[in-house]
Amino acid sequence: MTQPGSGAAKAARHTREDVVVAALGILDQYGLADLTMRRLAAILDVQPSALYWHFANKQTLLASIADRIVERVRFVPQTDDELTAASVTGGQWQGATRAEAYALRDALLAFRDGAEVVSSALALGLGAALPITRLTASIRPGGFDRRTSGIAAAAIVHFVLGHVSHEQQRLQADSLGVVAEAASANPTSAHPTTAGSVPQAVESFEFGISLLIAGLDVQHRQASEPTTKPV
Amino acid sequence: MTQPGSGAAKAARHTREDVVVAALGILDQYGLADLTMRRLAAILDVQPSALYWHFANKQTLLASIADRIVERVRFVPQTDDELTAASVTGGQWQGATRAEAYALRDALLAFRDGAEVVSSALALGLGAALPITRLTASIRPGGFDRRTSGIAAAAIVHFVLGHVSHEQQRLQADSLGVVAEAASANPTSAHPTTAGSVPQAVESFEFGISLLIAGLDVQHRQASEPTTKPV
DNA sequence: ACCTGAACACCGTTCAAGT
DNA sequence: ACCTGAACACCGTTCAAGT
Repeated sequence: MTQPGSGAAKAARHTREDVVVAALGILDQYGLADLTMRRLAAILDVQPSALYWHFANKQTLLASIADRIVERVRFVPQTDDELTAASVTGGQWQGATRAEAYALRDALLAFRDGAEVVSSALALGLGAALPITRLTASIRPGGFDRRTSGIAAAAIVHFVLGHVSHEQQRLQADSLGVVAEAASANPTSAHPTTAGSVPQAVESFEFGISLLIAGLDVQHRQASEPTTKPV
Repeated sequence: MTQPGSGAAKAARHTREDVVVAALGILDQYGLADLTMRRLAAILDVQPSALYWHFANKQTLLASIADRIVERVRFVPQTDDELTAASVTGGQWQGATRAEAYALRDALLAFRDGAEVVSSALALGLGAALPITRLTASIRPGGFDRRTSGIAAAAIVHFVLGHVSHEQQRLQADSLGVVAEAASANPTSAHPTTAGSVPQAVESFEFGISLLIAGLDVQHRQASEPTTKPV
């Protein structure tokens, strides 16, 4: 019984883990703008300064959050074909890559402002690198060298982050009524409170991913064919 | 002589234009994080509250800045071939589209944190739509309908913003020494003070743009060919 | 038309000190 | 190992009032 206070309400010692979980809660409920160190401290029933024992600064905390958001890409829905073909080298990399891209989109959409958080953590090199690793791995079997696979993966990640970021900021803008002149002429649900998605967003996402994979496919075939100079 | 004070130093009435120019100056010299209303006011030798006569809020100011940054895409370097072929419908849209993408990249790189500023203005629907308009126009001659051209343009813009944003945040991170473990192992120039660019950044940019245009090209040819079902 | 002065309700971060 | 208390140096925005 030497652990916490004896039944009282205060003084609940926290772990780094607790802080991240609480922060994710604020993020998802109120958005990145309201995720302040002071607010987070208040929820944990602690002084703001206490957070600096767990994290060097806010940026580091956000990086941990980004890592968490992105963890979900591990649960890519895989078809049986893909599972069996995965061991055999050269399964259909296009499908696997598309699946990774969608998994990333889903992971980002699962939390409010997820794309922005991941985007900045990644740019600062503080984390959230998992999607690039996985995409690189899904592209390689297409017969591309490591360097090419890596920058192709980065291109896809850039597109996904840009697309979802756009989508999420619009979701928030809509729900706040900040909307400007055009661009909001669909009389659907009033308040997108849950992490839903803009109507035709999926279609334009699909289109973009298709372009990138088709582009890679062309490269692939050009490299495979004996000697056919590209135009 | 009823205009400003008679030779004194203070009381220099400002226009909305002045505010934007001063803000762009701060942005380029010190970055987005240091572009505060108070700092901007100080530079203009005015109280912070004065700024709210010119702009409803900071977001609106940033949108104006984004518009300015993006204006530069009007000066796309055009080859003579393109100029002449432009009037004739169906010139080489691939070259024109690539040129637009590069023009956008250049415009964003011309100001510190340019990509982030434009990115958020665009997502909020508050401005910076020019690049999408222009890209849509450059893609259309490829024989795509308006809708397809539009979302293809958006895909390219997403990639460019993501790529340059990444590049710029890394530039800033490097110059501040925030850098994490890996990802920074090139012993080149010490401090990238000017709006330069990361070494191999151009190559991976080129690669991404190539993928997207090649992907579009495939779509194009598929639609043109009599009846060849896509795989 | 453009600005001042003063206030409101906040921020992230540091640091000595406590248990 | 984890937190308090107090302080430092800031934020964006509003609003009555001035010229």
